[in-house]
Amino acid sequence: MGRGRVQLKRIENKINRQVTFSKRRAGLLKKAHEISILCDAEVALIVFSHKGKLFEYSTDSCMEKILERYERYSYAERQLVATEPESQALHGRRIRVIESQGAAEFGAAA
Amino acid sequence: MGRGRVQLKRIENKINRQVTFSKRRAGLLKKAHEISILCDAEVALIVFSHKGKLFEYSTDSCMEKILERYERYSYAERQLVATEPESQALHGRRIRVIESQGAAEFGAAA
DNA sequence: AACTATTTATAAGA
DNA sequence: TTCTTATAAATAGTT
Repeated sequence: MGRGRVQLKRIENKINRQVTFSKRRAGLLKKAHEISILCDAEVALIVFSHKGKLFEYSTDSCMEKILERYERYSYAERQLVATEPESQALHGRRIRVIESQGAAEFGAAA
Repeated sequence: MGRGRVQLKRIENKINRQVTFSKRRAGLLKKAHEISILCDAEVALIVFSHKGKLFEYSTDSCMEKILERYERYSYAERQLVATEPESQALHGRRIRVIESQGAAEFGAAA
């Protein structure tokens, strides 16, 4: 955005990369917060700069809780895959049964 | 963006909330990917919809590795805080020493 | 799911 | 690096 199209490739100029990182990081954190509030979603965002500095955002429920929820979800997913290797196509749907707080979301991919 | 300013509050209409979630989720994942490529950053993004469905993005280094790195970083952070409670102000800087792959980032908050 | 009118984000430049 | 400005992108409301 701005003066010129963005080409999706690493910015080689170190200064430009740093500046773009600062700007886009701020934008990304803002958008993560917005979708969290607007849509009542739980969001965890972790960003390590090229130099190794950490930036993070997480819904008020706190980072650790979200990561634990993620691990539980992933664990359940692996269990189902291991148990029923033929169920790849139904994967997303099957998993949801474990986590879903309601039954209305099926098929609501969009 | 779009026809009308955004008010940062939960969208009460269920349909609108779902539609906005789909649009913004796509945008958020895209931007996470872009900053990762453009700025050579490591990114992990986890989003649970209101209904409990999981969406995620992670730099090719893979989600688990990034989460492990995050935990290590956080653990180190807690250790320093516990050991030197008076060092709050220097916190960010101290921590960076543990993770930093170079010495050039100090003071480069932007 | 497509289509615009607008708002936002942001690439360059100062 | 903070501010400004031109322009690209994202997206809210609509069809």
